[in-house]
Amino acid sequence: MGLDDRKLEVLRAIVEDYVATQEPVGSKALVERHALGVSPATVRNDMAVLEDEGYIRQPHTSAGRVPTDRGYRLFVDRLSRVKPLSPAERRAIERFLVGAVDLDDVVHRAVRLLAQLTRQVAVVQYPSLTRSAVRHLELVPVSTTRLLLVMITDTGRVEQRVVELPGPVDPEEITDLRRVLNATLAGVKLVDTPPLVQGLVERAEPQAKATMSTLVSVLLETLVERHEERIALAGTSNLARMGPLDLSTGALRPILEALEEEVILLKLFDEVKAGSARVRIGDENEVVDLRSTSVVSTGYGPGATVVGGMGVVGPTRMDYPGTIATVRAVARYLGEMLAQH
Amino acid sequence: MGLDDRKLEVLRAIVEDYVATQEPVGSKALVERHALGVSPATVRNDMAVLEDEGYIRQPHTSAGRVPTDRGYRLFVDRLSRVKPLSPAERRAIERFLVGAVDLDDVVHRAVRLLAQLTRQVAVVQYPSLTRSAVRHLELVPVSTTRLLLVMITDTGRVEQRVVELPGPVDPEEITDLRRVLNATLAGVKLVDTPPLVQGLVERAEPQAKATMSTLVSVLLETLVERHEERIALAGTSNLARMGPLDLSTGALRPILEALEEEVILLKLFDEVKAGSARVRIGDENEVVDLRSTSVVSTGYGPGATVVGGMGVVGPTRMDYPGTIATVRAVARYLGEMLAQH
DNA sequence: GACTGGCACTCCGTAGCGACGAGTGCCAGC
DNA sequence: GCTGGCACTCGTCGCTACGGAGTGCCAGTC
Repeated sequence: MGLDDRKLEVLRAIVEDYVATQEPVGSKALVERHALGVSPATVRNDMAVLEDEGYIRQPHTSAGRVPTDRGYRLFVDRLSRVKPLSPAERRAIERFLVGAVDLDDVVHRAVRLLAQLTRQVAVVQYPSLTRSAVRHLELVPVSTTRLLLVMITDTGRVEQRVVELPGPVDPEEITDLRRVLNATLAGVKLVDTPPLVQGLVERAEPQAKATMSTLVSVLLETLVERHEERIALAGTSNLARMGPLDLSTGALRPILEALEEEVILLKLFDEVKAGSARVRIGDENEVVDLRSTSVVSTGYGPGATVVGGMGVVGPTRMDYPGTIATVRAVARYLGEMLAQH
Repeated sequence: MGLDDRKLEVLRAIVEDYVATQEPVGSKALVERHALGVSPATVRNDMAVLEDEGYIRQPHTSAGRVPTDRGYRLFVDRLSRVKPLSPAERRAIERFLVGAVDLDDVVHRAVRLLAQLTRQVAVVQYPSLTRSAVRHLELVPVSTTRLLLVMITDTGRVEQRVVELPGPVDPEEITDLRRVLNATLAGVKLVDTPPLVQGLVERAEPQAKATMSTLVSVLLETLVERHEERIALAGTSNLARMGPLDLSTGALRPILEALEEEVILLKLFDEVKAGSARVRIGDENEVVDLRSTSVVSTGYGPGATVVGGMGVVGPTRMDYPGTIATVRAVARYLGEMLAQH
């Protein structure tokens, strides 16, 4: 593993040039564009070593070199520093997120912004409800045996669900139920509701027990568990930019398919942290269909808490420092928006 | 315009073969696959006429013929009868839509189903609110000067919006406002609300006038006007199926871009009717970026009323009879689902 | 008059070939 | 340890040849 400084410098130059030009880079072009202070021959020797170690490869004998997934990994871990955002980008972020009218709007603006700035496919998970608290529960009769259960959270999210009741209930009962539910749950974080909710059923009036039980199970199953499933997506048209190379082989289809599966997308955000971006390069991806891409993801939320994930999906040949910076910046602004809300 | 029956039959054969094989179809192959009862030479003469009339064209001299937009149009209008759905498709539709838990779920299932059955890009507009009625309005205080306004409609849709009030209001005032709003608007169709709502401000207590006025304007602007904007999309990966032909030219990008613009998608559903499908072939599309595609759209709703549009976007070379049948069938089932709801 | 068989023609797609150039690996020399 | 030089590889491009599919047209037949 004897990679001295110059060899690392060569690797960095290769990655940067390849990302910029999308073409295999040769030793001569390298010394011309980067002040390496050595001759092409020397660079060739270094490249041979880098290739032995698996950081770069030749698409064909006697073509230039291209970074491997491993090479990108080394580049990301050790050779790149975070690229500060341009003032224009900063302004774009501020302008885009200001003026959002509700949660949906905020999330949509954020994905579009991210897609536009990175010129890649952007994915934003809706804020998870587990960390938010119940602000209000509303029961609206739809028919004698059906109720609309509406939950409003302190993050501004509204969830609703029609509940089929075991038997008819009259308006006073509903008023009662509403009062009890709100008294017990208002202000409580969703993660903390399950134990409280059990008690509700036990303490309910005998004749209301069945109804309450139904309500409670719906509350748990649907509202609390289904919450993290929503995803916003933007910039799929940027996939067409991935390069006619991969495009003609029909490699696009599986990627588009994966992007349509919310379940798959949610996997991208397993264990994301706020503040730092995680980079999954090519084969490192757990999602098989995305093995030909790289995913840069991070968590966002008010302060340091994470209420959701966001990120971008793009070619392994991407501008990692720039993308990482943008993803983190948008996540930070989004977090701030939520904190204000 | 002397197109006798056989020439029409030839056109139909060309369309069907081209749709099936995606390759220009020649006179010889045509007589082999279709019992036209004449020789290739005769078919060639017919094809020459069809080409003169602009229904088919040759990609290159001495290649087979390909239908033009005009040819597809004639085919759709006069040469195809509705293809009955296969029992498998019927079953798929029933199975998919049953078991939906709420409006979001219904719409999502419908769009995915449509994409799957037609193997194309499916688009479903959320039910418009103009024809539905207010079931309940709820006001939830978020802070002293902020209210969450929630509207529940009889189609099961819930719309919410945070309202910034001109000044602080206390809980009793809110209760009052809620009562007045519901007394006036519950059961009223959204299209009929504007006149009623004006009266609300005038009749409000002097000190509540400003608050009521704010609420009312938000109600009108946001809830009533923004309602038709939502769109569900599925099957974009099917675009990759459009054929490497158009794909390599980079024609995919504008299409993907158009599909990301909700405003554009909504244009597809201008003036759709329930029951009959509308077909826009190639250049007939108003949306310029979709001029290389065909759009089959229809309206849906409970009974014969239209509360939203749905359709598919695919290559001009598509199975029109099958697609039309599927779009109509899914629309009908979706309408039924809404009627039950 | 309508259809058919035959024929020459066009032109796409593919394969083979050679020149060119980019890039490499290696080696001798500094 | 670096460099210049050199032979070699191999992909790309342009050219040519050619087979095949398909056409348009014409003369002949029913």
